[in-house]
Amino acid sequence: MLSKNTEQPFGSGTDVMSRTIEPRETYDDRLNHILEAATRVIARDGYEKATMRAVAKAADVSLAGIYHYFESKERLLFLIQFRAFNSLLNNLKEKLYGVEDPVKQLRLMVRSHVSYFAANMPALKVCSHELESLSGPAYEELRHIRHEYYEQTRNIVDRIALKCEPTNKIECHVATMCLFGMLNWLYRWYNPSAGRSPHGLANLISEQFLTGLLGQSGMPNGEEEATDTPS
Amino acid sequence: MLSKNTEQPFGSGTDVMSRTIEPRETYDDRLNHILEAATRVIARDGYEKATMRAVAKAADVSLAGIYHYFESKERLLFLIQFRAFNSLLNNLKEKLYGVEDPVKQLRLMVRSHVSYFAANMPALKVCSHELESLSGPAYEELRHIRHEYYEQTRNIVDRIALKCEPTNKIECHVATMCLFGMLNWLYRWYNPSAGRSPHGLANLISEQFLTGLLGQSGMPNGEEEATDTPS
DNA sequence: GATATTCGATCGAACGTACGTTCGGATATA
DNA sequence: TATATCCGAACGTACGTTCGATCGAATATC
Repeated sequence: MLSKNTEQPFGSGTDVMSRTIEPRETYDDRLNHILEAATRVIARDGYEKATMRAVAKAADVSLAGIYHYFESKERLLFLIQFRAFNSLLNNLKEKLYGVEDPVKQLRLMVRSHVSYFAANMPALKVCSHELESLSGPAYEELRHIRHEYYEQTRNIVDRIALKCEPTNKIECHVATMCLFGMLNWLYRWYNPSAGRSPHGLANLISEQFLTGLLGQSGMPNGEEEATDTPS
Repeated sequence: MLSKNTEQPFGSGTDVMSRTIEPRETYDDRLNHILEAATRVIARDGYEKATMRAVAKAADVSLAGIYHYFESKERLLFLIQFRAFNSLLNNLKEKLYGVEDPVKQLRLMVRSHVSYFAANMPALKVCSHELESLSGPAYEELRHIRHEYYEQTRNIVDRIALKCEPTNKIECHVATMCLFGMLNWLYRWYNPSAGRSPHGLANLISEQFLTGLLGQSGMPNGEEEATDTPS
């Protein structure tokens, strides 16, 4: 029912054409192998501190051998982030397909994100932490995918807000960024192999967020100055 | 009423002793000047990518001149984080003093944090983004302060949870980390000089969090499996 | 079928550079 | 003279990347 690469960012990336006879299992497998090693090293050390020599050792290839598959260190980082964001986005669209209720959609979005995180911690850590490590066209291309992921989520939040009384003006951008804050901060503290299941955590986050969003009515904001938002 | 260094992390840090005659206004001012420049550069480029030469240029001193005030690049990062975390913690304790209601305390905590962020964006970005750039004793010392900040907040969350029906088992650690996620992610998107006031944003975050925490009652969790937390 | 040729995959070794840090001296203040 | 402040110049190193060669298997030639 679901396509196979739902939770693996390293499944058959660029199309391999014009190859008369299939090379058994070599080029793409080798490329993915190195990319996975690089993901672990960059997640562990950070992009700038991670060295190509460390990646080579982790992938068990020579230093020069890496450059047969990747033209530069920047290209490595780009591919890691590009594939992870694409998987994240495709997973989301797949899960949302056919569901209409925005509240259910939000629960699915959070569950999808947390599950993907649990299955690909190094990749998502690199995505969360190295957002500004690239520049130029590569950065712009990643920003475009990220924006699409944001738009998908923002759209859900917007439709949830519509279900509330229109008198209750919800700040959807702020709410969406709060949600992304909760999710993108996971890599700092959540260890899926330490007991709590991804689905359990996803439920907690969903309820925390949804109740906070929907329940804003009484506004028990009793404080000194409630002055604000002079924009 | 409030002490003077409430919102400035660079106010007279380590004690300067054994100075028979006061050097007018030189050593500490100069040190702070370089430290502020370093904060801006590291916030902009990231710790590993930021060079001592760039710090020197930003502070308008020579490269070697920096080493008259700081023994190493690591020491620079340590001091930036140490001072910011201490200011954050002292601000919090000051604001909470005399307040008993944990809900009010949480609102004050969020407001204090967001205000500090708005007034010291580079420093807090360095605190949020470079949490793992140090190691050894320096890292441990910072971890200790951070843990104290966490404990203060966690304590508030615990007492809010107690006010709910005890039947409503709130996961306080998860809730606290969600809150820190929202706050620590601010540096990725919030620009205080682009319209929205820190107090306004703090109110939105407080309500989002508090309502989400307190309002969890009906648990409209209607989904397939509500299995979880097998720990 | 045997030999020659091509080509992708791989590696050891090196290149050039940019970095953190240090050194010795210069300048100014007391 | 003694000391604090500051700097130009250099040192040693570690990094990303490149080069040239080797190996082996597929392909072409006879």
